Amino acid sequence: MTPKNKDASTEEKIKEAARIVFTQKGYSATRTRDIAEEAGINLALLNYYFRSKEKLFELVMSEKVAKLFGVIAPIVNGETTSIEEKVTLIADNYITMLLQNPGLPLFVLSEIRNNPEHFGNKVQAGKLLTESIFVKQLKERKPDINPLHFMINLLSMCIFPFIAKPVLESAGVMTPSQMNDFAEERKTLIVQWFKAMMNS
Amino acid sequence: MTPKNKDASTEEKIKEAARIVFTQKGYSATRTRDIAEEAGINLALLNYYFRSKEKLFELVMSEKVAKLFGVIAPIVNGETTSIEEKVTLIADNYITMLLQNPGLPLFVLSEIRNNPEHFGNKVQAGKLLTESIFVKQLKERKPDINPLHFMINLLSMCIFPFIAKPVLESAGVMTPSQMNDFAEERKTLIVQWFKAMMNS
DNA sequence: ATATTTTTTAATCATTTGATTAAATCTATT
DNA sequence: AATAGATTTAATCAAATGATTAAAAAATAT
Repeated sequence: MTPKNKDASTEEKIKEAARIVFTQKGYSATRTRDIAEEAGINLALLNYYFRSKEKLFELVMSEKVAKLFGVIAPIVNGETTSIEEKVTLIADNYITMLLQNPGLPLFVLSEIRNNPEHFGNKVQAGKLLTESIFVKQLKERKPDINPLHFMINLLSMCIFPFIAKPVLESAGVMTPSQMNDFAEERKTLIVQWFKAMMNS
Repeated sequence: MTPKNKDASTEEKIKEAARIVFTQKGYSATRTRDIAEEAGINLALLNYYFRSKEKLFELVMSEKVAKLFGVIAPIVNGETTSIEEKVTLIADNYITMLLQNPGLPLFVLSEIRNNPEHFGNKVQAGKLLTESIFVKQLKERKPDINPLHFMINLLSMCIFPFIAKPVLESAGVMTPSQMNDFAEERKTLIVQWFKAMMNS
């Protein structure tokens, strides 16, 4: 029988192919046939395991959103860590994750632009930016400046290089290998810069 | 006769509709029928004035790339301005332009990711980031740090809020009106932060 | 006014694309 | 081995989509 115990191998092959193709080309530019080919399976299997392109996409999108916000959530809510410690953790962990998922930010942000409903917001991203312990600490340290500015600065310094990556490489500014070194350097530099901004 | 003297009104209506729809939904998600409807014209007219969806898109894309890089080009190559003056000019002019074209960065960056050939690079964006006078000044002031870090920091602090705008609004962090005030505040804050980074 | 050229429209084409169906193949239980 | 259920495949469908065509309408020239 094995009613629910599907092969898992095939299903996962499709899901992994979907991750690759969706992330690379976005929802609209992705053809279900592209995913089938990438997975090495018959097109009909995609609709057998997942009901539709849309359903498969929602699955991938949820994963990606969770990954993009999941890294910072536990850090900014840390009860015992200082501002500096949080900044160090965020810069390090975020850049490490982004080095393994360079296309993630541009994918998630442009899909949310195309279709805000895709942003299920299970991670309650809004709260991270307005009600976290990190925000409270920032408000204490710099009461005269909207703490959201610092949140955006920190995130932008980590994320933006990866958003600009296609342009930087296409314009011949950096090779993929140089991009990696560049991002690694920023792990420590961002901490230093952030401290300077807080003390200005 | 007037062989080349087309009505201009109709042609421009289509181009303007294309700007709106392409920028909002991206190339792949845009239907030529969407553009025709937005322009209030018959679908066939689109192919009469422009030869294809692709051709029309290239036209719009060129404009948008030029706009995104055109603001900074003359500033970073300024012969007589100091680092501080350049930073002030970039922050002010760039944010002013982005407030009028909030969707521009996400559109251009994601289309270049989808199809790097679209990046004709007439603006020689690479040179701006590696060979401009601004870069030389940065290298003199901070010889130990790759000046590209500072270029990326400056651009990210200006651009990133607009890239994150769909998420911030969708997550209820800010209203469009608050986004405007937020961006306006950054015109002066970014200068202050950048100076602090340079002196750290 | 008439003729000619340009612009606009409705109808249609060919291809692409997401999805379905019916049959074939594989797997496991008896 | 035989049966039943799960998985996979080839073929096909219907709708969407970029593009074309032939004719009508409007503008311009003679």
